[in-house]
Amino acid sequence: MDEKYFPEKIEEKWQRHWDETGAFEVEDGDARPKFYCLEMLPYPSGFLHMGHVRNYSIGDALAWHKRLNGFNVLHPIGWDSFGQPAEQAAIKRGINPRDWTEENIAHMRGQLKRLGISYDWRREIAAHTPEYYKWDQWFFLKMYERGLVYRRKSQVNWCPKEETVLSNEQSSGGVCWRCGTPVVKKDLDQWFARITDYAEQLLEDMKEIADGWPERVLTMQRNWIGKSEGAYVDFAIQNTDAKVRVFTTRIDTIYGANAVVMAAEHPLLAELLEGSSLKQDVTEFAERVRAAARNRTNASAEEVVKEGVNTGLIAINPFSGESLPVWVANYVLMEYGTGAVMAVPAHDERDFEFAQKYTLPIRQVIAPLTHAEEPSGFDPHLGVDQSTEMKEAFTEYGALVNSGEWSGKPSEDAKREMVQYAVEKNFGEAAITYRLRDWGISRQRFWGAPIPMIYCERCGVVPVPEKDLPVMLPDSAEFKGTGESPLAGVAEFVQTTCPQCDGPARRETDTMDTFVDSSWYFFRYCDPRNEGEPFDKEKIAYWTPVEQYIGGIDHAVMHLLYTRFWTKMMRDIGLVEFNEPVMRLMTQGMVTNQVEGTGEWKRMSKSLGNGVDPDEMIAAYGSDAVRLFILFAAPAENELRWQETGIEGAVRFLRRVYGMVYRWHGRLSDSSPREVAPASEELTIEARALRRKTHQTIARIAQDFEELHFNTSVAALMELSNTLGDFKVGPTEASASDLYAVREALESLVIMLAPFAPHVAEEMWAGLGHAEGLLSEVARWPQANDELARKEELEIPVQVNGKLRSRIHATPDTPEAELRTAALADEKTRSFIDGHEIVKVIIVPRRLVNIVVR
RNA sequence: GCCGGGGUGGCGAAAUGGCAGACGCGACGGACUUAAAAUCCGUUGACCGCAAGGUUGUGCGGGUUCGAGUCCCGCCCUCGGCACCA
Repeated sequence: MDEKYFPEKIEEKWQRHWDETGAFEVEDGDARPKFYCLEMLPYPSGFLHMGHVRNYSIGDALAWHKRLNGFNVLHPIGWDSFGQPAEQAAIKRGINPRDWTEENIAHMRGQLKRLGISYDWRREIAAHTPEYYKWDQWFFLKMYERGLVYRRKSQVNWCPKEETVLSNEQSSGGVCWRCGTPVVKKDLDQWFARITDYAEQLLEDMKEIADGWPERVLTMQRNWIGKSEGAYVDFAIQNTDAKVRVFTTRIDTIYGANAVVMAAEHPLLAELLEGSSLKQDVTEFAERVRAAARNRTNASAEEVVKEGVNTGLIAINPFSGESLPVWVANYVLMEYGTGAVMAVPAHDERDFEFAQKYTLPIRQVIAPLTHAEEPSGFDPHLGVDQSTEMKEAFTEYGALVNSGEWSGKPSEDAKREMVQYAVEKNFGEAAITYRLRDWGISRQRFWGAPIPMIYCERCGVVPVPEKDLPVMLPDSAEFKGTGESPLAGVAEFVQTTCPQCDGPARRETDTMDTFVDSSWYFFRYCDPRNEGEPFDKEKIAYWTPVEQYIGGIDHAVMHLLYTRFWTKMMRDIGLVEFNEPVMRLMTQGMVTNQVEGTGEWKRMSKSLGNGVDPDEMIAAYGSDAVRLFILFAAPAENELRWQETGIEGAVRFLRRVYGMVYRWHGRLSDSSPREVAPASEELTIEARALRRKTHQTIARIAQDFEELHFNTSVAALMELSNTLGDFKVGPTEASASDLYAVREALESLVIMLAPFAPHVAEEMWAGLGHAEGLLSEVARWPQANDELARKEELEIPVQVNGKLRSRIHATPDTPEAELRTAALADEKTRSFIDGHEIVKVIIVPRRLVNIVVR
């Protein structure tokens, strides 16, 4: 061991050693309990950024901790290596996307190795390799067999900048998830995955992961799925056989309906208007709405002004028999529910606004319940005063009024009974709708997994036979950025023969959304070189589900929803036996840095010029210090403000600990057997205090790791090191029992430091004379001894009326009566209680005494 | 508007209803040095006081409790998500 701490030398040495010995390679079927620690795989953009470093530092801390606690830990890494940037490089600079991607991977792999993250590198995978994307295609075929993927022409979200389709999730908020460009609509033939078939399960199974996932992620997914329970109700159209079906969650308000309002794209519309004098007006309006919708960016939050036109048609309210006008309006969406609604202005804000604009009648049919009018005491015939104009819609539940025989009923009861009535009378039924749409997975890109389908003039759409997989991406294509897949221009790729009739046929030229690759990659890590199937069932049965997943919040809906869906699909085709792939999820916070000039803390980015290069930091301070700082500076979920003085603090700490180990290693490094623990009486007060601190620290950190509170773990290690630094006896004069206490403290410190600063920990472990093996091979996490951790002497605060007034000395065993006597006799306390009547004395054993006086 | 997080020193942050501010950064003072850096020692919520000590303090207003940063009610501010979803 060198006298001084040289991070470069130490880190290079241990990285090489771990690499050569395969220190972090794991096998399944081990007798130890398993632990799958997973970090979101990176896109190989070319350079690691601090967000990656934070992600992997968190994961590695956990992986080390679990390994040292006797778990068989799977900790893999790979590359999400299909995607836009490679293709952009191809378009702009004429570089082959594969070369670009593979160079980036090579560079980033080097960066990860310099960070010293404890991955099992044999399991590294990359999505762009045929060995991987073959299985994307295989899954596609399996899903096709089961009708879980289908093709249809649809209006899709189109990013004009990247010239490609986006799924609903990827165009959330009306902008492209990657580049922020406002999204437009476009009609295209697309492949869709039936995620909507799983809407209910995706909601229901949240129960299984509720304890392990952040509430906000579950909430976001819940909102995204957007379940709402209500009813379909059919409104007959006068003088026709047609019925317009509406969806409502408030059937209890149906007596307040003043119109039926349809979406401009509603298919029934043209049919109903046949021969009508208003047909042209309505058609023109509908066309205008459609055009507006196409051009709308809705990137801005501003609301679209409600507009509508009366169709002249009359609909019959099936409950009241009332005649209602049928309108077409831009605020009714074809994509949701049935594309038609009943307008109840008194009890719906949007209908209220619409009714005001076109001065349509507003009739109140729900009366608010005041305390005096609980449902039981409500007078159904009282009604509400319809003559006073409503200022806004009343959207809450209440009691029905002006609703015929239903008047007087509370909303909840009315809803249930009215649906039942609609069913009996055959004009409606209970219904559940979801906001979730099917997942559009076609992309007009080259750099993705080709969709394994063939279009034959005679046979139609034909899947590629499984034996012909993978459908290989050609080596190159022309990259023009026209919006059509570059594959369409590669004749050898497109032209093929039909697997059914051998006739001429052409291949699908779209590739799959890269979120397909990332939906199942962590299953592949369990069996990464399997050539006959995506993975061996037994292998994944051993390793999955993932115990802990760590990544950014930005994938709260997209990736994390898709992968939950994918798992359920795999379960249904018999590959896995559970519902949820990830038991615990941690969403790390952003890494921010001050922007020069404005001083604002913003996410590090090239364009803002506030990026920090991990390599430079490692070169300057060492990977151990960078990682330690990242985990210490803030709780993992919080924003992390990058401050170089903070890393300097981390280096100082490591140097101090290193110095301490060096100071003692002469006395401790002999490899003779460790002494037997001395009896407490043999130890000096100081040595007992050191052991106490050691065991308190072990206990605290054990708890912190359970909760993933890395920052407080590091703080606890610093406290232990401060206590060690204050230890009065030096190495030369230390007695055998002193040495025992020091060794115990130092070894505990070194082992518990390994998750944060593994290289220097390994070095110090060797310095403490462990001939039997490396820290990473033989060390075991220390166990806390409660007896040793227990304080010998306590300072008990004494409060008078809840205010701290004095302290008394006691031991943990001091009986309550004695604490009481001591507190009341205490001189300082007396000055506050003398002359007052003592009402009560509250004693919390080992914690405090509170004297209540009057 | 709806949903979900948060508001604690100069800063990042700690605190099973029981001594608020652990740990670190920064700042200030001191030692060492010709000097600086590094290192080490000390101080560091605010206010009053020479001091001992006292007062006050966790966004605001109430409440529960012997005792509230923590629990309850009502606000304010802030960050994030969704947003014509019937």
